[in-house]
Amino acid sequence: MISTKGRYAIRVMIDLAENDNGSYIPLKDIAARQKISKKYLEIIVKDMVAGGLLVGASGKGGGYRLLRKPEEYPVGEVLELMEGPLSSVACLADGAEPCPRAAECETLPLWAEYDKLTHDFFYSRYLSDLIKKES
Amino acid sequence: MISTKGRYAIRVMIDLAENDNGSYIPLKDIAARQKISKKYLEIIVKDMVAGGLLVGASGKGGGYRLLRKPEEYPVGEVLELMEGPLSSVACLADGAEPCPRAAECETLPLWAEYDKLTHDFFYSRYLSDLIKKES
DNA sequence: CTATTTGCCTACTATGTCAATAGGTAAAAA
DNA sequence: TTTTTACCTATTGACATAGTAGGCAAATAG
Repeated sequence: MISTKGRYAIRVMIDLAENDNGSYIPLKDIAARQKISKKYLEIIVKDMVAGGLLVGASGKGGGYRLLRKPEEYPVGEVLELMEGPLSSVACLADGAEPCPRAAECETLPLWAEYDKLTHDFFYSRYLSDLIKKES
Repeated sequence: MISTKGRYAIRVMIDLAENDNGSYIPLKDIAARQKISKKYLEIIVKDMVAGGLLVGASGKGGGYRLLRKPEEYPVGEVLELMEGPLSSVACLADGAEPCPRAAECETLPLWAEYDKLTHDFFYSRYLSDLIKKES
């Protein structure tokens, strides 16, 4: 299940995209609009900055800003950064140690196929697909 | 991520299907073949009996047995029983209280679409698809 | 009738994740 | 130099995961 980290991260990015005015947007404003604890959001955006999704600026007039255009953010990238690998089972995760039962495992193909489905789904949806068009 | 409960449950069912001899199969044998702690499997098969996947019989000659033919067990049913709802987000789970943000939630359609994909995938695969054909 | 085999039951534990909260430091602009 | 903002470490309570431990109940073989 997708936790609040992944879900809030996406909401932050949507908020940044929809309220883009060319400069930095303070976290206080995002927290107020999204009705999410600012303290908790701090943890989340920190990871997003470290992961190359956002850039932050301190001081007056500071805040956060997107680094790319919304069409250039696959949803899957955001989810993997916040939630870890999208794998359905641990043995198929990225840096997992190879399972000794892999050769005779009768369920592995099932998980592998599902993981491909998941990956293709979330990497074919972009932040731009989630933004409400202004009227 | 699918936990050991769901994965072990499927392995138990595959084991029962592949070693079916018309009578009950003791958990001890399954645990030995699958190399899983028998004590832990007890917890898992208990839920499977309660959920109508298996039937158990006590005493000498007892053990567990499938209730249906392998073609009649969708993998999704096993997973939902052991892991809870397959939903990607809590607000789309079966008995969830309706989210007040649902109307304006910009990500809800994404999760809903993914959940449908997941459901369709796991309810179109059956236990019979996972069984190694005897040579 | 008794011993053995098996399922079934309650309880406990260690480890980790989730969803935050709390309090402080550093940087940058007015 | 005051205000605004990001950024840092630490802590917490609740819950889930992956088991372990020990004993009771039922059913069959002898």
